[in-house]
Amino acid sequence: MPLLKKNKVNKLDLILMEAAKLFRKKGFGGTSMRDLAEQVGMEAASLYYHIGSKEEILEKICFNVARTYISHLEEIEETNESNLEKLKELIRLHVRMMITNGSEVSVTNHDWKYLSDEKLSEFKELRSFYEKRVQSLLDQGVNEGEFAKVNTTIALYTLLSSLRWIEHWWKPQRGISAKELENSIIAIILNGLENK
Amino acid sequence: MPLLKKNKVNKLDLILMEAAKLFRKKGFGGTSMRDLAEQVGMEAASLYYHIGSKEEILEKICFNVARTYISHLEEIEETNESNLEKLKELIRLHVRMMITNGSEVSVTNHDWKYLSDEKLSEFKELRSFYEKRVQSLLDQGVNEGEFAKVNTTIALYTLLSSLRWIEHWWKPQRGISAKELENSIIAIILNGLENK
DNA sequence: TAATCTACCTAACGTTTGTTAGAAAATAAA
DNA sequence: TTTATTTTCTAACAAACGTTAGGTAGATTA
Repeated sequence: MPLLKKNKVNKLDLILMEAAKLFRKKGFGGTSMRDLAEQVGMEAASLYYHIGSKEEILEKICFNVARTYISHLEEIEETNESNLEKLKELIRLHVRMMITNGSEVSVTNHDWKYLSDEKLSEFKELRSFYEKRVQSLLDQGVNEGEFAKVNTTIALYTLLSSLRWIEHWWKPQRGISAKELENSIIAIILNGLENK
Repeated sequence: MPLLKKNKVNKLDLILMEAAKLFRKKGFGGTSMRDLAEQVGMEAASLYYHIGSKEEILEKICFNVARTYISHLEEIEETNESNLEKLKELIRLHVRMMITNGSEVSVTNHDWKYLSDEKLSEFKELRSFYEKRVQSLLDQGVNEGEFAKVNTTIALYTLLSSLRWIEHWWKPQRGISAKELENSIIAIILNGLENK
C-alpha cells in the first residue's frame, strides 16, 4: 500500500509545517492544538491520529533541523578545501537553511527549551556536538594562519549568533537576494566592519 | 510615607526580577503565576496586589530594557567621538547590559512576541527606532570612510545579532571576563575573522 | 456485497491557567 | 490600645488546555 503510506506522510508533513509556522509566530506555549487543527483543516482531536502529542511535534521539528545541520556540516568537513573555504561554505549553509526552512529553524532556535527533560538533554548534546565541530574548524584555521588570532569561543558564538538571527530580520521582500545575503555576511564576518 | 512607598517598590522589583529569571528559563508561556508566586514567597493571588496582570509584568520588563538601551544610545550619539569609537561604545553597552541584566535582556529578546497587540506594536516601534539610529551610525561611518563599504542593513543585523545572543552562551564561570568579552567582540566585529 | 481499514468526527475528561472576592493577618498611625 | 492601612491569605471562578474514548463516513479489499 504505497499510496496509503504516502497520504499519511503527507498529512503529517503538513501538520509539522503548519505547526512550525504557528510556533514561530506565537511560540510553542502560545499555540494551542486547536489553533493548529484549524490551520490544518481538521478538529484538534483528529491531530492525534497522526501524532502522539503536542511535544512530539516540537521534537520532530527540532531534531529534523539539528540533524540536517549536522549532516551538512559533516559534508563540509569531508571536503579538501581550506578552512577559510569551509567556513564560507558553512555560512552559505546557514543562509540557505534559513531561506528554505525559516520557520523550522526559527522554532528550533527558540522553542527547544520546551522539550521534555529527556529530549532536552539529547538536543543539547546535538547542539553542543555541532558547536564543538565548528569551533575546531576555527581552531584549525587560527593554527594554520588562515584566521586571525582570536578567542575562538567568542568567535564561534559571534559567528553562530549572526547566522541564527538571520531568520529574525530577513524577508524576501526586503530586496536582499539570497546570494547578496551570503556574500555580504561572508564579507562582514571575514573582513570586519572597519575600513583599512 | 517614604518608607511605605519604598517597601512597595521593592516588592514589585522583586517580582519583576524573579519573573525575568523564570521567563528566561521556562519562557513566558511556560511560567505560571503560581510558579512565580512560589519563587517570590507568596500565594499567586497575592501577586495581584502589586501587579495588574501577568502580561503587565512582561510589559514592564520589555519596556524597561528597551528604554534603557535607547537612552544609552542617545548618550553615545551626543558625544563628539568618531563613528568608530561610538560603535565600540555601543558594543560595550550591549555587553554590559547583558552582564548586569541578563535575564531581563533575554526575556525582552525572546518573549516580546507575547505582548498584547497594542503593546506589541509600541514595542516594535521602539525597537525599530533603535535599529534605525544604529544603522544611521553605520551609514555615517561608511560615508566618512571609517567603515568598510558594506551593506549597512546586513551589517546592522549581523552586529546586533552577535550582541543579542551573548546572553545565550556567556556565563561568568566560563572564564571569559567582561573586559575580555568586550575587547574580543570589538576585534572580531571590526577586523573580521580572516588573517591578513 | 460484506468486511476491513483509514481518517476524521463529536463529546467529554481532568488539569491547569489567570484572575477575582472577601476575609485575615501584619504593620503603622491615632 | 484602638483604629486605619497595607499586605497576604484562602477559596473559588470560568476559560482554555492537552488528550482520550468511542462512533461514523468513505474508501479499499475480499
